[in-house]
Amino acid sequence: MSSPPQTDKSPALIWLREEPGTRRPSHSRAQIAAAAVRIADTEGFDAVSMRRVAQELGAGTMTLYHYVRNKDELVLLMNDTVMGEVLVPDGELPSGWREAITTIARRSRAAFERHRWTLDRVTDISIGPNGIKHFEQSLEAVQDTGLPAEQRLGLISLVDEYVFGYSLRETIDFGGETGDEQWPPGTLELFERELESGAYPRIGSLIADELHTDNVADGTRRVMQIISQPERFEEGLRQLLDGIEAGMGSPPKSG
Amino acid sequence: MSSPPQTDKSPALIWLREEPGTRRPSHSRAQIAAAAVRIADTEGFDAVSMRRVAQELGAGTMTLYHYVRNKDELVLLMNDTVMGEVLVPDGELPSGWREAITTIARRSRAAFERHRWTLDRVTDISIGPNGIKHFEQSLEAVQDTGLPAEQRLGLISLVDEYVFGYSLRETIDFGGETGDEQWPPGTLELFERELESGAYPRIGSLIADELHTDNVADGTRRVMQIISQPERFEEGLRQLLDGIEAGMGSPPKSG
DNA sequence: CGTTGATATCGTACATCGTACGCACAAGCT
DNA sequence: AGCTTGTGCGTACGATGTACGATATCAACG
Repeated sequence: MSSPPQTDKSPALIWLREEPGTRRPSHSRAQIAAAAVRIADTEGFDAVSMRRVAQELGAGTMTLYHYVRNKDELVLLMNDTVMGEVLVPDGELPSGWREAITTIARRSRAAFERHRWTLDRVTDISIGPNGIKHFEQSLEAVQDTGLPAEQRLGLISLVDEYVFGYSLRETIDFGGETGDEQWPPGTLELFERELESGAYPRIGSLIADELHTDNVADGTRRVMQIISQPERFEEGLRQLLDGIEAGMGSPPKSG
Repeated sequence: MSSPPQTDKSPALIWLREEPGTRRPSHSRAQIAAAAVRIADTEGFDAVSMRRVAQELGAGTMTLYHYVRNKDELVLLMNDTVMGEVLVPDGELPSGWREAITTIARRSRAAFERHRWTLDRVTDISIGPNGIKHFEQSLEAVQDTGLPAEQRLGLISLVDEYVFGYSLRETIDFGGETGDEQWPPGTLELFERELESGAYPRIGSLIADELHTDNVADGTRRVMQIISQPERFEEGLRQLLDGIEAGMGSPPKSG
C-alpha cells in the first residue's frame, strides 16, 4: 500500500512536514511556489490552478499533491515566498528605530506592490518561516526604543497594519498617472448620477469650490488622483510614527 | 428573441442598471444580497454559491441572473450592504473632527467584525452607493479641520486604511480570550521548532526575559494574546490621530 | 546483478462551481 | 382575444480541486 508523504497523518502545517527528497524528486516546494508566483504575477491570481501550475513545471497535475496537501497549502507557500521579499537583507537595517521600521515598511509595501494578488486571499493566511523572520526583524528594529514589551509589540503590529491597509487600498488603484481610468468602468457615471441628486453637499462643494473642476467627472477623477498619490504612503507613515513617538516620553497610563 | 435585462449592452456597473421591476418580480437585489450576506455570516464566504443563494430564496439558480449579471456583481451587492452598516445614522455624528472620525472608524471596524468575509474578496471591490455615502460622511467629519482639500482627503484615506488594515489583521485572529488556539493548527509547533534553532535572538529574549515565560509555547501564546488585544484598535487610532493633529498647526512643506 | 519495497509520477473520474442557452409562462398592453 | 416581453428556471458545458489507484523509478540489499 503506497503512502504519499503529504496525505498521511503527519503534522497539519506544511512547514512541519519534510518535503519529498529521499529519492531525488523532480521538483521542490520552492520551485512549485516560484512557478505559482510567476503565474499569479503575469496572469493574475485566478489563473493559478493546480493544472496551470503543473503545466508550468511540465508535470502532471496530481504530481503537485506529493509536495503539497491541497491548494491552500500552495497558497501558503506563495505567501511565504512574498514574505521572503519583505525581509531586509542582512546589514541593511538602519540603527535608529524610526529609520529601521520605515525601511521595513517600505520593503513590505514594495513586495505587496510587486505581487498584488497577495492581498487577495489574505484572510486564510498563516504565518510561515519568513513571517517569523519578519517578526524577528521588526523586533530588532524597535529594540532601541526602550519601550516595554507590550508597547513594542503594539508598535510593530500598528505599522504592519498600516502597511497592510495602505497596500490593500492601493490594489484597488483608482486612476494612476496614465490618464486612463483604472477604476472599475462606470464608477464615474455612478458618481455623476448620485451627485446630481444633490444628496452629497460636501462632495459637491469639494469638487466644485475647492478642486475648481466644473463637472463631476473631472472632479471625481481629481479626487481619485489625490487619494492614489504614492507620496501618501510616506506621509501617512510619518504621521503614524509621529503619533507613536509623541506618546513615548511618558508612560501611557500614569503621569 | 428574449433579452434578459442583465445580459444586454446596458451599463457595466450594476448600480447604473435598473433592477427588474416592471412586471412584479418575485425578488429584489436587496433581498438577494441579504440572503447572500446571511449565508456568508453563518456558513462562511465560500458557502455562498449561486445555487446556495437561490435555494435560500426558494428560487431556481438561474433566476438570480435576472437581477445580477454574474457572481462578482452579487459580491458587489454584498459589500455595499456591509458599507451600509458602516454609515453613522443621521444626527449621531459628533461635532469635533477627532470625535467624528473616531465614531466612523469604530463603526467601520464593528461592521467588518460582524462580517469578516468582507475582507476576503477585497481586491475586486468597487465603490457603490453606500461607499459614496461613507465618503460624504467622512468629508463631513473632517470639515472643521480647516485643512485644504488635499490634506482632508489624505486624512480620510489614512484612517480608512488603518481601519482596513487593523480589521484585516483581526480576521486572522490569533488566540482570543477563549484560551483555545484560534490560530491555524501547528503554528505553535512551528514557533517551537524555529526558535530552538537559535536563529531568532530577539524573539527568544522577548518571551524568555521580558514576558517571563519558560517555554516557547507559552511565550508565543502570550505574544499573540498581546497583539490581538481589542484595546489596540483604539490606541492605534489615537496615536494615528495624534500624529495627524501634530502636523496640523503649520503647513506641510513651508515653515 | 536481480529482487524488493518504498518513493515519485500522473491518468482517470467525480463532485461542484459559474453560467450560456433557450423554452415556458404569465403580466400587461391594445 | 392575441401579442409582446419581462420573468422564472431546467439543462448542459467547461473548469476546477482532488480522491483513487495504477504505473514507473530508484535505493538498498541479497
